[in-house]
Amino acid sequence: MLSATQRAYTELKQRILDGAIAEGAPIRQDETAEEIGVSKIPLREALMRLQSEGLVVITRNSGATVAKFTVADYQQMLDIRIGLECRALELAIPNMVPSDIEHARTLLVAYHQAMSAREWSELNKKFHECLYIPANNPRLLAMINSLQNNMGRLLSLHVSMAANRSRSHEEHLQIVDACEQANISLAVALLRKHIEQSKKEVSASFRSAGQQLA
Amino acid sequence: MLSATQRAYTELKQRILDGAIAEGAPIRQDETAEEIGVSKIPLREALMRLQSEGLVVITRNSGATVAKFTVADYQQMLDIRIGLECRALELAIPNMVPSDIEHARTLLVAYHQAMSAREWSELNKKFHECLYIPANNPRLLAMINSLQNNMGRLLSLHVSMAANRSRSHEEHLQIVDACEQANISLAVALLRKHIEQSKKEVSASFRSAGQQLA
DNA sequence: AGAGTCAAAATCGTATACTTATTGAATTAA
DNA sequence: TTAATTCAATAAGTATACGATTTTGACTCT
Repeated sequence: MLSATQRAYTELKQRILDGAIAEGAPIRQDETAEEIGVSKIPLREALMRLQSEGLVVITRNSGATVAKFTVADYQQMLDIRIGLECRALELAIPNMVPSDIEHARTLLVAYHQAMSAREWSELNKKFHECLYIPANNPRLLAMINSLQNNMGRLLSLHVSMAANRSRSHEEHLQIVDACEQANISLAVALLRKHIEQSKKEVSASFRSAGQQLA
Repeated sequence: MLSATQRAYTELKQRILDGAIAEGAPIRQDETAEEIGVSKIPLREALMRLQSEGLVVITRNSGATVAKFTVADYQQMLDIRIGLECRALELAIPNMVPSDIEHARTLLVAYHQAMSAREWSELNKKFHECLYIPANNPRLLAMINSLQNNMGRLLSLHVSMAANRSRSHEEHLQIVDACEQANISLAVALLRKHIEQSKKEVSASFRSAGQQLA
C-alpha cells in the first residue's frame, strides 16, 4: 500500500509533466486533494516535494501554481546541465564496458526509428542517462534527471522538429564513438557543444514563438 | 509573522548544522514539534524540505534521522561540486568586475586572520560563493550552497587543520589571480585541482579516523 | 466611469484527533 | 536457552475541523 503522500505526488507530477495542468495554472489544495482522493495534508506534502524539484511554485497564503519558466530560466538550467552532464560523462567513460556502448547504440537506433514526440523525448532522455550511469553517482544522476524533467515540455517541442532531431542524432553518434575510444576530452567537448546548441535553439524557439511557450 | 513551517525549518536546520542533533540521531515528530512550539504538520513539512536538501532521511512509518554520510557519499558530493563549481566559475569570470576581485581578496585576508573553525568554514564558503555570484545563475548557486551545507560538519573539521588551511589559502590566491587575468581555463583548472585535493584529504581523514566521522 | 473600500466567499495554514504501522518486551513452545 | 509469537506501547500517517489570510465582487464616492 502506497502512502497517500506518495500517491498524491505521483499523480500530480504525472499531470504536470503530461501538461494536463497548464503552466502557471493554480493548484487548489482542497479541490485537487479531493480529485486524487486524499486529504489536504498529504497533498500539501506532495506539493512541497514538487516545489523542491522545481515543478511547482508555492506562494504563502496564496497557493501553488505549476512552475512557469522564462527563456532565462531555461538558459540557466541548460548552463547547469552542461556542468553536471559533462562531469558525469567524464566520470563515466573510464567505467564503461562494451555492453554500455552497445546499449547506447541500441537506444540511438530506436530514437532514429521512433515516430512520436513522446518516444523521441523519452529515448533522448534514456540515451543521455545511459551515458551517465557508469559514473556510479546516483546523486548526480538524480540532479540531471530532475533538470531534464523541468525542461520536459520544452524538450518535447524541441525534438519534435525534424531538423533538430537529425542534428541531434548525428551528435549523439559522435559522442558514442568518442566514448568507445575512451577519448574523454573529445566526448566531453562534443557533449558540451551538443548542449550549447540546444541553448541556441531554445532561445530561437522563444524568439519565433514569442513568450507563449513559457 | 513567519509561518510555523518556516520556523520549524529554520530551527531544525540550525540544530542539524550546529551538530546539536547528532548524525544518525532520530528526530521524533511529536517531541520535536513541541520543543519548537509548533504542531506536527508544519514540522513534517520542514522535515520533507530538509530531506529534499539531503540533511534528513525519512523512512516511511519509521521516522526521520539526521543524514549520515559515508566516505563514498562525500566523494560523490565532491565529484558533483567539481562539475557545478567549475561551471559556475567559468560562467562567472567573463562577468567579473574589479570590485568582485577586490571582494574576494578581502575575504581571503579575513580567512587568513580568522582563528576559529566556525569563521574559517564560514569565510571559505563566502569566498567560493563570491566567485560564483557573477555567473548570474541563482539556481546554480543554490545547488552549490546546498551541497556545501551537506558537507558542513566535515568541512569544518577539514579547515580546522592548519596544514589544509594554508594549502587551501595558497590555492585560493592563485585562483583569484587567474580570475583577475580573466584566464578561464587556468582558473577552472586550479579550482578543479583544489576540489580534487579536498577529495583526497577527505578520504585521508576517514582512513585515519575510522568511520566515526561519518 | 473609475478608483477606493468594505464585506463575503474562497482558500490557505495549522492544531487536534483518530488510524495505522512498527518496535520491542514478554510469553510460550521447541 | 533460543526462537517464534503475540500483544502492548510508541510513533508515524492522515483526516477532520477551525482559525487566519487573501481574494473577489459589489457598492459607494469622487
